[in-house]
Amino acid sequence: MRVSKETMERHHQQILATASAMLRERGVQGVSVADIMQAAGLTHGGFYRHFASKEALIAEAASVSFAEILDGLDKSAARKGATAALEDYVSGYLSQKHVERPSRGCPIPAFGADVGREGATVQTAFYGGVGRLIEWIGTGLPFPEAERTEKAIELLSLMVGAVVTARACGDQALSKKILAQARRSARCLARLSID
Amino acid sequence: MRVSKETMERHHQQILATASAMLRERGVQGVSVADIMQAAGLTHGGFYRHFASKEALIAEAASVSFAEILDGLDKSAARKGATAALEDYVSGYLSQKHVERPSRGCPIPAFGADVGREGATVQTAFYGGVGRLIEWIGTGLPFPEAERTEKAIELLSLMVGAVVTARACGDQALSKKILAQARRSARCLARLSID
DNA sequence: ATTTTTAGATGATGATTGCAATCTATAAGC
DNA sequence: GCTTATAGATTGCAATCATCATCTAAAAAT
Repeated sequence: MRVSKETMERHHQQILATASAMLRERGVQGVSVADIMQAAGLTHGGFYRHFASKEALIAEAASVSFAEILDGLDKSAARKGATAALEDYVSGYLSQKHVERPSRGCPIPAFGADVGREGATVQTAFYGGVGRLIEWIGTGLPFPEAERTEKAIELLSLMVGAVVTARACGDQALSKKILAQARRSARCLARLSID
Repeated sequence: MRVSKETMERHHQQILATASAMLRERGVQGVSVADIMQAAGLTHGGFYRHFASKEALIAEAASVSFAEILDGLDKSAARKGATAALEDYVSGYLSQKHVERPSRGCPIPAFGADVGREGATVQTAFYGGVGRLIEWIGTGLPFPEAERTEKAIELLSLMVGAVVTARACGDQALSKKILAQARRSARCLARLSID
């Protein structure tokens, strides 16, 4: 049955939000179109009125994930300043909670490896988000303009790698050790004051 | 038809080697049992004479991947010394070739995120390999004993994150920029002389 | 008010999945 | 040399996958 334009737009956003969370939780090949639609409160049949293909959804959902995160970061920076916002971000990124619950976390450790195997549509959407994230991190770093992007790349790589490795090691002591060390390294790297 | 013990063992190793490469190339959910068996030159029916389940294969294949890599690293260290071997390792890890061809590369950026979603069997096999890799890296670092493991974790995290992020950004300029910056950072971190 | 358009539900498509039963040829044990 | 055990081939299973055709009820256009 047909629904109003506003309802359809609401459904569209609902599908994207659901896909965005499920992607981070299960990875690209761990979610099916039917799964996402059911979790969004719809049946699978209507999917192709919203997206041309599963790949098109992945691309849009990746964009949405990054947009949400960057939106939150900008708000945080406006509230407490770029440096303090970065401190919070790094501290949350390298927390046990982030390792355990990827669904609202960073898309890069969650399904970055999957994106490397996807088509150009998905990769383009993804690196757009990565680029903006690096830029945002750079603005919070206490370095001269010219060095900020480079240091931001270093910090992000460190955080992504630590979370991927910690997740892979599951519930073991090594997992927590990796996280703790990454926190120390990040603090030193960015001259932050985290825990 | 029955085959000799030696042939069966050869087939077993062949399945593991094939799975090990395909896992890194396509991820855990990107390979099927039938795919692996066909690539190993066998039919899918015989698979369960070798492994109890797909998960059992993934766990064993992960162990094999790490074992092969660590074997190569030990040989390299014996030939040219721990520091020079580490230089080569880091240089190869952060190379364009490693980003483009995961099949013989490090399992952590290739399917570490997938392992985080697998059962305890797979995670146990995986963190065993991660632990030994960290230890090996530590022996090549020019730091006092007490600091080596910590620095090794930092270096590995940096490398894993850089490769995951570079792969996700596909063929874009950002991908190469991330890799180049990670090389600089790694060199500084480990006081190595890479390119 | 009537007609036209269409979002979403229902159900089917053929392909693929992990896993298992059966069959068969041959190696291993005697 | 005969028997027995078994690795691998063949085939089948039920479940799942992305995608699509059809139907229907309601929104939008007239």
